[in-house]
Amino acid sequence: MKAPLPREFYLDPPEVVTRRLLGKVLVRRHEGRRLAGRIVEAEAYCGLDDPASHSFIGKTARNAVLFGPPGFAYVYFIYGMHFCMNISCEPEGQPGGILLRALEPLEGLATMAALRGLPANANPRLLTSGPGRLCEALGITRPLHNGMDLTRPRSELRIEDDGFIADAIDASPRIGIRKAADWPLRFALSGNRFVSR
DNA sequence: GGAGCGATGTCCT
DNA sequence: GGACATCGCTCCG
Repeated sequence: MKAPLPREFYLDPPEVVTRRLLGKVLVRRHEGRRLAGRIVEAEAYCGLDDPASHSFIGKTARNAVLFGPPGFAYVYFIYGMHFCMNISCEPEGQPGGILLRALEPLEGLATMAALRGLPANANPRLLTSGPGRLCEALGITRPLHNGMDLTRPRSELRIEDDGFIADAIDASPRIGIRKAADWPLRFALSGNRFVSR
């Protein structure tokens, strides 16, 4: 079993860590099975400097994880039915975060399809292309995973480096927000067909 | 393949 | 009360 990425990986500002995360592999141990997907799309949220960030308003019960140390999962519930997963970055007290928006599924596709309520042979694009979809496909929920340390050895949720080298990266405005809607903080692997939309 | 829209819980701007 | 870092379904072309 590969070691998870270390805490230092997440210590830098959100734009930096978001680019650095593209191509890395999100791994979830779910009922003895390994589910894995390559991060192909993510967005940076720049804390107190960013009106679109959940942490812009200051520390609350919901966003407390973002104010903690880097390398922890911030999972929240949105629109009454979906979970979204972020990773805290920057030193403790600076509430930067990265929203994971799409994965390229690598391992455990049949289990992901089942968790998504789809047939085992479903189009893999429907499994993990979108922030709500990827959480459902990997069984990531707020009660189970909010506040989980992604750097702990054998953590059931972690990020690994499999040696993949990101080629070109595209930057574009973030999806689904109203404030700071034109800031180019959405990053994706160029040409990857699992990028959302 | 795109625009429009309803579903639904949690948290406060 | 209202907003919300979404998704999947219609209806139309």
